[in-house]
Amino acid sequence: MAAAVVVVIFTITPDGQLSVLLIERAAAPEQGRWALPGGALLDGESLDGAAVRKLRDETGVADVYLEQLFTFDRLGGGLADVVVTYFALVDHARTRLRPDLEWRPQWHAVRGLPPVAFENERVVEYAERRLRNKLEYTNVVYSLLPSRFTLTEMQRVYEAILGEEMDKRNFRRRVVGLGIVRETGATRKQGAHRPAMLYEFSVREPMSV
Amino acid sequence: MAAAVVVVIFTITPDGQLSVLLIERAAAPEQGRWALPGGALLDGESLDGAAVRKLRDETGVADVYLEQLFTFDRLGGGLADVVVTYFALVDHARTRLRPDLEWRPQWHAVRGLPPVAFENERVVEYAERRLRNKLEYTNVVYSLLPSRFTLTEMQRVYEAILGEEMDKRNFRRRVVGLGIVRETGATRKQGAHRPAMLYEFSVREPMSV
DNA sequence: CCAAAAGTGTTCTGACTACACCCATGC
DNA sequence: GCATGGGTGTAGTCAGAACACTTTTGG
Repeated sequence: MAAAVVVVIFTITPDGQLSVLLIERAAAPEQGRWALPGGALLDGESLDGAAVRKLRDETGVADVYLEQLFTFDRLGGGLADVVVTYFALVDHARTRLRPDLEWRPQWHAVRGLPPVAFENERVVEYAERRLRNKLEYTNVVYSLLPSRFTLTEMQRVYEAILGEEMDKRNFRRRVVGLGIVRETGATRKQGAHRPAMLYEFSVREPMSV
Repeated sequence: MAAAVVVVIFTITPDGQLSVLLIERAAAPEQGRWALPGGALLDGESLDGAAVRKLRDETGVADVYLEQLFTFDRLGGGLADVVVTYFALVDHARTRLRPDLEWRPQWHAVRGLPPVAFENERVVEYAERRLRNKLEYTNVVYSLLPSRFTLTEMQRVYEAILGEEMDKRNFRRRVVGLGIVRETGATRKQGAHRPAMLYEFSVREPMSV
């Protein structure tokens, strides 16, 4: 009952929803409920180390945006009395969930979570609030997108997170004009419309804008 | 060696400096060094509870701005392997430090700290950065000022924290015009000049502006 | 030729910056 | 009468919000 680490892993699922990774608990307590991935620290492991390990074990990715969120105590009579939470942002296309039937991982849309164990809804809410704020003054979304993408794809990510539609022209001005992303020169054809310019982030690490 | 709580208590000392409360360690390890107030949780105590207790024990105040800051691990081989840090803002005039000679508390200007134990300089730096950011989009300074104050006093607080001078007229427009503070009607005479209007905060609790 | 998404400019408003002089008071 | 700090207004710039039409393509 010492400290544990819990990770809120966000992605945009192919249906365009902001989603979070939950694990179906295969043992008591709260057997059968969904819960955020987490657990105790291994011997000699740091907090950040444990968060990275959890993230990699569950999704297979490691080089993504990961930040300490908040430290809760006595989270719904859970695993530990002090729970250090993290949040991570991953590009859905790069993830490989464990195919296990026990402790099965699965993406769940943030709007409309199932019942979760250990007051994990509080953690997810807090993480979502933080993510929304970070959108406004950082380039964190780089971690939710592939290295090249269209501006519309990028805008869809913002809209999924903020839960509201944005103006195409204002969006473009903001992210291109202020140097967050830049044109690659390449374009992509997609179905029955005009080809779209592909963009990339000017800097692919956390940055205030 | 479980979790401990540490509190970064900020105030503006009468000399106008942003200062932080440190305790002189009277026992090993790091005997004789300065360190932030902190310690283990009492039995059954919550993290927030421990932070409030520490704050009250050291300064005598309780109803002030207090926020969880960050959770560090292995802070310079200190008391605990997981250290949950908080930061608080107190009005210097209301504080009563313990007069003890052992474990003596004392205010230290943030620019020019003495050597501190357990990498506490990292914690103070982090807290100062957070405080500077919070100034820009919240009303947290209410907790550093008495209930009535002149705009010049308030501006001095901002300047002490940001470490730069500000324009009087722009400052006034911001805090009055946007409704952060309002006139009380009363004035204060102070020495050989024109009496100054006293102001108060429109809302005396944490608020985004 | 039609559907679908890409791309593009202008106007308005509100916030922030920089900047200099007069006023009330106590001594 | 002078030193001290209190109080005030204007002009310029920049970011953000609102808003509608044309272009390219595949079928």
